Amino acid sequence: MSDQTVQRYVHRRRAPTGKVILDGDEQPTWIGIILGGVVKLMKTSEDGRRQIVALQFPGQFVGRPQGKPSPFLAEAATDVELCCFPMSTFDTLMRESRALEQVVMNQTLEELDLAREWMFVLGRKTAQEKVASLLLLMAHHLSAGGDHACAAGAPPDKKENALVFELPLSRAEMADYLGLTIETVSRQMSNMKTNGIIAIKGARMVTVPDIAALQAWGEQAQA
Amino acid sequence: MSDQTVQRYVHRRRAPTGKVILDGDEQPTWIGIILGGVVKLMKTSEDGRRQIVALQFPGQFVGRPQGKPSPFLAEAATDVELCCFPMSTFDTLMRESRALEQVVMNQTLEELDLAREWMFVLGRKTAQEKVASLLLLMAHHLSAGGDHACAAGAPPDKKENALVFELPLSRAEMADYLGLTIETVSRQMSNMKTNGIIAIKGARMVTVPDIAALQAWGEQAQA
DNA sequence: CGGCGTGTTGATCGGTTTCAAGGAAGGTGG
DNA sequence: CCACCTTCCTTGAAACCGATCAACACGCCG
Repeated sequence: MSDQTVQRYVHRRRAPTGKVILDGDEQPTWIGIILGGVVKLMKTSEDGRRQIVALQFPGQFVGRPQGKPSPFLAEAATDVELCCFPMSTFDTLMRESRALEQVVMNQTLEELDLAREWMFVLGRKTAQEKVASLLLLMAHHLSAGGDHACAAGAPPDKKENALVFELPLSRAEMADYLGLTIETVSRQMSNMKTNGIIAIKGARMVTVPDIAALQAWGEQAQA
Repeated sequence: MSDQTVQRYVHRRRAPTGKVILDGDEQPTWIGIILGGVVKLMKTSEDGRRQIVALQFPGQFVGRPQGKPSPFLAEAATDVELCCFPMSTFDTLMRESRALEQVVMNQTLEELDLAREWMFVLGRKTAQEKVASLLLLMAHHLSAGGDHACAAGAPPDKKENALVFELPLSRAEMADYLGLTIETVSRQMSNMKTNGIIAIKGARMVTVPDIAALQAWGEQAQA
């Protein structure tokens, strides 16, 4: 398949915050790559309890090969931009390119490890450790290579390695990712603030003056 | 590669209960298929907290393609029998057979879904629901197609659809899979016993007179 | 018989949830 | 431009579930 042919079938798609990108129940007709924004995968039980089972960042696939439906709902956590391939096109590409196949396989294995690591967070960490873990995850994704807001302000001035980022999640979403309630998340954030581990500007703008201190905070210590 | 050549490189391996099958840190040199028994994958933190992140049953792979190490420890939960391929042999087979590749991909996707489903259990279910979920999982695996003990006694006589199986996990392992303590697991088991949801013989032999009742038990109800 | 590993049961403690009230931010219409 | 409303977040007080601490029972093997 030539590049031109591929390009004819690819299309961009934008999804505003809160938009359902992929319903777990129906057979998807396309597969997408996140160009910008954050996607959350979640499961909701009949009585309304909700658990976010994965966060996906730019570069990751949404949907899966062969169009097997997965029992989770994909929703835009922020405004999201996708690059979408029709399912059939993507399958053809997979069959033609061993390299692409490799990439998909590796990404799937990575997601599996990620999910299992998070099982430890959910099953064995305290609220304090959970919130710290989430902030570390965010710091990692939104600073390193993410297109998403990083160093929104001026060049690093205060501390040599201070880190500023905007949380892509509401308190409710943080709670749903951590298996906590909104209130507990809020309390833990406040606690970290009073202890100087983080600074908060307007609920979503987070400054981490010292990553190491945050890391330490997320490993057992008590205030 | 001919069948004969393959057979020359394959070998059986037995691992008694508790034996470490695969250390997450070191690069594995082989990949195996479980012929019998149950394998647990787990993560332990420095301070000793432990979480089982997956249980694997006959037919599933232990290890992963290209020998990428995963950060989890694989241990025999029961006596386990494996069929092992050298890493290089397996990679060759994968490259030669699209079908095998498919199988590996599908199994990986299934494990991913399983892990995420369990995240919901860990993050959002109560102790009662957790234990019920685990028993249902066991009932499913140890009755349907598993080689593992099922209907250890006589043919179904009491209830038309009564189910008997031997738990492949100790109370401590159940707790580590559910993010609970041993005591809580034990109490929940006792509670189910007094309520007639299950019968227990010697800590590991479980009888489920009515699967539907167990299912209902694992969905909110309180005693 | 005695000791050890494993599982059960009881009493108490504490972290998280629940319930409740109030505050900050953003949008809309007067 | 400001009052008003809605949504999201924070904070406090009390209740509750599961953890912790502790004692005991059971099976197994020496």
